[in-house]
Amino acid sequence: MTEGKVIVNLPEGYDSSKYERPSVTVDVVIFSLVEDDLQVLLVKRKSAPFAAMWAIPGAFVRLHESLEEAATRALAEETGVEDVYTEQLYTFGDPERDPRMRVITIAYFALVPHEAVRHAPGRETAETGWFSMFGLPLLAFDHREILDYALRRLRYKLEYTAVGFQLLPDVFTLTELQKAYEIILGEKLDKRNFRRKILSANILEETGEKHKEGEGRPAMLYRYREDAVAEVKTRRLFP
Amino acid sequence: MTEGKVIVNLPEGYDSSKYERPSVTVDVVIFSLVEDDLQVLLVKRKSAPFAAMWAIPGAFVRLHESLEEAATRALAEETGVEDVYTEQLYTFGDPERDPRMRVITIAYFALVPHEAVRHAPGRETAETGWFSMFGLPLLAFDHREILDYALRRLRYKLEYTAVGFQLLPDVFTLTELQKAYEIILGEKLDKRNFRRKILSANILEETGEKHKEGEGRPAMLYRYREDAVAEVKTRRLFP
DNA sequence: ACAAAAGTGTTGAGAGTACACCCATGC
DNA sequence: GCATGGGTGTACTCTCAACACTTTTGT
Repeated sequence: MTEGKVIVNLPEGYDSSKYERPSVTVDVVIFSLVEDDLQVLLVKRKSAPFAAMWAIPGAFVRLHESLEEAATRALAEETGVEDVYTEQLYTFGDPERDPRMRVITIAYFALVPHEAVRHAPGRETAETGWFSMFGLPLLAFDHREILDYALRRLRYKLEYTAVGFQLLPDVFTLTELQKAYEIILGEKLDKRNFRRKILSANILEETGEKHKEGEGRPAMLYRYREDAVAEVKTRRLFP
Repeated sequence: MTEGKVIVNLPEGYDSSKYERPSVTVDVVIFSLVEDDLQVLLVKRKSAPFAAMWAIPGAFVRLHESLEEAATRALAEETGVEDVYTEQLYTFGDPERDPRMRVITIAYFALVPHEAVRHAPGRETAETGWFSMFGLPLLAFDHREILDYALRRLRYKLEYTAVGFQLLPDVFTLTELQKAYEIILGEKLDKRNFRRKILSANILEETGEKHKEGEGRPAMLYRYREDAVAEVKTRRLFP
């Protein structure tokens, strides 16, 4: 962790006096459902600016990795999780967003089932924590804006496509799925309408197994149909 | 146009041996309606790689300008046009997309009324040309992919929000507007349904004037209601 | 008067919404 | 047998889609 200088090659047609290169990072908004709440993983900054404030985990983009790889790497470093739903969100590049220097960040968001995270050893020493999206702490840089944008996008996606599963374990009950939707959208949904719509979308299959824990009648367990990824993109799933 | 080297400051926590900075550009997909066709403005490359091939106009992002400013600047340099609809599209960052070096590009798209362009002096000396989106030449880099993505997004936007006006002069007839939609979506629309929907969306106002050129009955001229920007975002405008 | 484009309503189908009771299990 | 959550059907409304003729102008 030291400041440094480096000599870089500049491209043809590039006037070095005017066109210094910005730094490029990826930031990954990591969503998960934790105890009936939509939460994000944040890391505590160690140094100025915004020292000791919470921030979205990120990484500098290395010269030979793609943006997706950088995002996946940042995600794995913080959570140990791989193979989860990741999507590019937006690129934030205001010259003043980092007071030290010009940093352009390509924001991604990821949906991770919470139990997948707990088993992973947090390889990074940095302090991390899960925070409710509905009670966020003060955030470094423009990270609040990024989170707000990510939530809008997640809600939007949820209505039009079927990404809700990505936040649940690979088998789940319809009630669990509905609860996930309700938490994220912030509103109650009608049970019968929810079930009709989600089942008629044909993206689930019954496992045949039943969920046995807790009181009451055991619920059928469902699984996301692997072959049903693109199908749902057409129409709105929820009002 | 020379190669150069420059010494740059690196941020705290940045290991210079591993993390050289990529170059960052913006590319702007400039759409316009030309003679019943959806066209894009392309520039002919002068130097290798892809010399003499067509490419999407772009610019390096300067250290003290925002991404939007860079996009607006690139747009103004090629078309002389300002104050047009511009929207960030996606960020393309494959390490191999430029064979010379790592270039990350933030793609934008812009909708410009065609007559606004013609009056402007092309300030750049580079050769430019308008090409039909439905008969594109071979393109440099990954620019074909960017254009395909831009068209999908434009169609999508057109269905859900009211951006069609941005491609027309500030007063226009409903038939002209419908034709614009048809060209972009690539399908015929029903005249009565189109008019009902577009009028009930409440984003147009009559000018009181009538269009007088050509044969047949003169058509009412409409104008986009300035105060109606956000309203339309809710529901799908077309099937 | 006729050619050309503008303008205008209705009907049927399907999707969305609201709503209340019986069922299976554990204790 | 009762408490707990799982599971199911129907009627109304509204939006969407299909469809053809009259009106206004210029020549």
